Amino acid sequence: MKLSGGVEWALHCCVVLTAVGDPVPAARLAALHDVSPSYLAKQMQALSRAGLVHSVQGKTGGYVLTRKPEEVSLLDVVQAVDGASPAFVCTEIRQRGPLGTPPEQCTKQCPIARAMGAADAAWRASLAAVTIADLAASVEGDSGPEALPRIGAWLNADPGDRPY
Amino acid sequence: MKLSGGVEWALHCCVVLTAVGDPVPAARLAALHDVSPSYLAKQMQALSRAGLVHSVQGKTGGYVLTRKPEEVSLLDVVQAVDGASPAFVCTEIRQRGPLGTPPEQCTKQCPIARAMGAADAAWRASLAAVTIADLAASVEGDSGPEALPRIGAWLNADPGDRPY
DNA sequence: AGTACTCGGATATCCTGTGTCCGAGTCAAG
DNA sequence: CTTGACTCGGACACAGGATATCCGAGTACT
Repeated sequence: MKLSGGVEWALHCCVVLTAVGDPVPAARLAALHDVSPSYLAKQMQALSRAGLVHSVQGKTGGYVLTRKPEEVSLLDVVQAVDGASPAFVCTEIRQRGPLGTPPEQCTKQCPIARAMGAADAAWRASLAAVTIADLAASVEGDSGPEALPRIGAWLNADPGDRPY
Repeated sequence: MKLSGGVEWALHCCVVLTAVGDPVPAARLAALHDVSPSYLAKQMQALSRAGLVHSVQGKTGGYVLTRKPEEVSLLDVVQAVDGASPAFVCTEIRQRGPLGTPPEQCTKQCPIARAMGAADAAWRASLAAVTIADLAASVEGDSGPEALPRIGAWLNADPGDRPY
């Protein structure tokens, strides 16, 4: 039971992207978080494939959120990066072995799969209830209202006069 | 986001162990489910280390449930096999980079970690609400009241007169 | 038109499961 | 009491996927 590490990066990127208007290159996002640019690029590609962010190429290219922050759930991001397949996969071992249940009796999935599926649904529901906008609002409450805009300004700063 | 495959095996073993009185060797459980005996042994060792099953050695040895089925939750089994560490681990990347939040301001964990933690808690709560006894009852409802006792009898059958 | 910067996918590397094996210990039988 | 055989337990290879990286295709600015 382990979640891909890139999920954290992708979530942070989505939050900071709420504070910008112009596209932000993956390399700049990597510089902000001090992580490997190549690997973060991979995560952004996943977000792009899922349609969560729009990618624009060229000299002033980068990534922008496609939808409004209130319309992107945490679950969307997690599934885009980590995949949508459920954590538990039933192998139907009840049908195997000498006393295996005959297939015609297996109309519904076994109780174990049902319970695990319910837990998975609860997890997904909890993630679906939170949006990127909620996260941004929480950051505002934790670090003050000027924190996020400051990061946004830094991300969109002209390459000519960057302090770093 | 992937759950160890051995979790399914361990759960099925716990359920069938509710139907027996004498210890059952790992090899016999493997034969029942038609899976690798060596690997299933590994899972049973994990259950033993967690104190969920009691292991007895010697010629008539094997595994028995330590507690009553109503007192063993699904979460106990999952954590025993797959580990108790949460799926999401916060790397505190908000403290890194040029605009990193100073450590003295990080009194509470970041909003992302909170949301992921809440989802993890929901998942665990859902698993903790189901016991092995509940699963056994569901099997009874699905496959009839005689299914589980039949398996129990097969598991405890004397090695001399085993049909298989 | 040239140029420099961007994304995108194809490519190595490492690490956590996955699967297997043999030895220490123990109980039952003779 | 001796013998024997069967059990668990931990130590040992193997593999697949996540991690990390690089270079080519395309595009907007100069």
